[in-house]
Amino acid sequence: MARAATTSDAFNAVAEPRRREILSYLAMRERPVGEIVAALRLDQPSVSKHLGVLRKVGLVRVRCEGRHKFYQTNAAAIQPMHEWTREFEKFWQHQLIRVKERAEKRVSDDRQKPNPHS
Amino acid sequence: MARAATTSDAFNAVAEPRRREILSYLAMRERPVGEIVAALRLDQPSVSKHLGVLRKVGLVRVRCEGRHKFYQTNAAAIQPMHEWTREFEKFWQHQLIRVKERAEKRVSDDRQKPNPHS
DNA sequence: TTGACATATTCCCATATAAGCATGTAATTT
DNA sequence: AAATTACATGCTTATATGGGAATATGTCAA
Repeated sequence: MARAATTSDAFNAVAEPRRREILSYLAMRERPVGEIVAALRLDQPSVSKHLGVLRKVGLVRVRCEGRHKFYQTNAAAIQPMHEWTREFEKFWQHQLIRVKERAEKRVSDDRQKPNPHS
Repeated sequence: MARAATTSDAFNAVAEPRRREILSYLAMRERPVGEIVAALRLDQPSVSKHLGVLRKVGLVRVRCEGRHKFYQTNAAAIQPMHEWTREFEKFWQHQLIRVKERAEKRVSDDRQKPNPHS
């Protein structure tokens, strides 16, 4: 089997760095395609294709107005990723605590036997 | 250009659902490869390859002991993804509030003009 | 040493990109 | 109607994938 399609879910869609930039850019407020092209300095067809992927997985919403299409990030579609990564929060906290403990132990060891290199 | 390598960063590595399962399974405590194979019911070469990808991007750590290799999730490597998704938290909260407001408005409209279909 | 066990690596293949470029389509203006 | 603007789509190409099967590597045990 090949790699899963970029359009199969939010995780795959967001793996592409340019799509993450687009999502960040469109989070605050909606923008027409041309502004995305100008702001992120990408080719217009490239932006259209990225937006197509993001649309298919529900990460952006479109509003048509004349010949402009205003895209905006649908933040709710990112929430499941946030929840998944949150699973690991307690573990990296534990890891940080242990790193801190080891650092503090080194300091107290240095007080016992200071400056071993001199 | 083709799609970025799965080994290019955590976002790409985690796009594969099986790798996410492996990370969840290895978050709590380290496990030898054989247990991953048994628990997730995957082929052993497949697990080894997935672990290789996860190792390259620092999402798992290995401890060798005889002929066993104990893998464990390196939760700290997931934190950047958590931070990136957090950017959007305030926006989905706003969206939920507006959904709630519209729902409440519908209820009060119904009180004004109840049961329009009867 | 030989064999059993645990894990990694290699080869093949169907599939899916993303970029670049050209072209198509729809709405607007002149 | 013709020209212009704003996007979308189609094409080609280099590249990477994940699964399956076979095989290699490394470690322990008898």
